[in-house]
Amino acid sequence: MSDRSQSPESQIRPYDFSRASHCGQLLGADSLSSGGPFQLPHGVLTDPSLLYNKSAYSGITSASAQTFFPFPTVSGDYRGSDLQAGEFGQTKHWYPFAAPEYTGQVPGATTATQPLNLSPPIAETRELIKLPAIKTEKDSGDDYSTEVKIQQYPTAASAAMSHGVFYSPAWNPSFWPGINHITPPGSNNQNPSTSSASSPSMSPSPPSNGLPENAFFSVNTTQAAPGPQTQNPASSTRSSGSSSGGCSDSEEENLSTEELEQFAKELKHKRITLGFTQADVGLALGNLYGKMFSQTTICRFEALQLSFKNMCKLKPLLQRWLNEAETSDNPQDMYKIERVFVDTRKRKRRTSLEGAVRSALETYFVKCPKPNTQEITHISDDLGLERDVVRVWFCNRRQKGKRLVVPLDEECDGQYYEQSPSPLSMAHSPIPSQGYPVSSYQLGGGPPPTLYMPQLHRPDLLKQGLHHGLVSHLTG
DNA sequence: ATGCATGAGTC
DNA sequence: ACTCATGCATA
Repeated sequence: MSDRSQSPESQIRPYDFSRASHCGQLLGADSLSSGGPFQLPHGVLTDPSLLYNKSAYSGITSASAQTFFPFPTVSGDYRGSDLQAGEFGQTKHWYPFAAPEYTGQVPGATTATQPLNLSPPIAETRELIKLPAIKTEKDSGDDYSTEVKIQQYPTAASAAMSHGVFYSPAWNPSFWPGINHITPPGSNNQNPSTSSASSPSMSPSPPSNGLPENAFFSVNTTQAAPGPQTQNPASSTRSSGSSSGGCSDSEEENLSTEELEQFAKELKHKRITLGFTQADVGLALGNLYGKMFSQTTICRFEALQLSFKNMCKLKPLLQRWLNEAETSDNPQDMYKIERVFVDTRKRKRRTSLEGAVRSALETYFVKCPKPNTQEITHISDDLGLERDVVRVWFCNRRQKGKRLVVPLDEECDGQYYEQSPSPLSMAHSPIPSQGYPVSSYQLGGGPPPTLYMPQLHRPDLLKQGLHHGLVSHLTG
């Protein structure tokens, strides 16, 4: 394994943006582009992923999060509004609003909305989804390209979508042949919370009235209501047994890092055991809740690479999916209808930054994680990148540091900041988890400073340390 | 699995 | 303009 050669002395230092507001001069260093005064060891890129303080967690209201459910499955990030739809002429954007389009004319619509019969084998499902997918990004040398996408919808959902509102109108048991009756009262689940969660909506008596789905949503709503932002996810660390009542998902807000980590592992393990891919799960969620997720998101969930808040939000969904998958005789049923949608929205061609450039950016980041407009311009100019690319890079870089997963200390490269030497030496301190709802939070009355920790790209380490040492480390 | 991107929400 | 959730595209 490659070793990142960092000087021992070099440690990660928490970065306090509030103070290091201007990194202006730091940026003055132009040498970066040339090779890097910053010595990225041997061409090793310091790819950072880091952790830092996540002040935001304190107010976690899990599901309460804004628009999590009420949206159309399709919405995703395509709103492509009109953009250049014209170019294609035929296909247009598909919004939640564009009900008409869904309903039928989609060129590649593969499956209709038939409940039971459709359940194709997972494999097939996947194929269906992929085949039609046409990507032309690369080709479109100069600009964005269009893509054809296939989306899958829950039957019920599709019906509801007509208005752009995606709440599935009614829960239709027929969609889940094997699922309806299941409802494992937690007997087979390891998580108490699970049990409670699953029963509601899956119970034998699925709300045929039309409130059904809402079972799910309502729950969230409910939970959201109770505790404004006052609750710390961490504080309530184990709520396992707490909610025995009907509020299943609501518990999520009380999730602890440990629980999340454990669940993530469990999910992954079972998922694999059951023969599902991450993409399958994402699709299944669409069927179950009308909100589908990408393979990316599932992957990140399993890897704890989402923010704590986000993890808490998704956990109940995944928990239920897991329950269904485990109890269902025909897990395949979880994948039903697929739909093909053509997305005409143009997406900027993905920029592929070269190693040297990344290194340079990294260096800049170390100096100034939050460059202002001017600084961004300077950097972009220096590196010959589009300003926006630089801006986005920094955004992503910062966001990266907010992931739930925290790299172990060693990840620090020999980078140091000349600014705020924050007292919080999370890297090695007993409580490195600034980004998590750990004790550190409750302790401090106020929101801790945002900290971005640079790290090397060491999946190995991260993962390993992650699941075990990490969490325990954090929580313990 | 992850880098770069998008867009809603927020300050 | 930033954060955050999320995903396409790609390594």
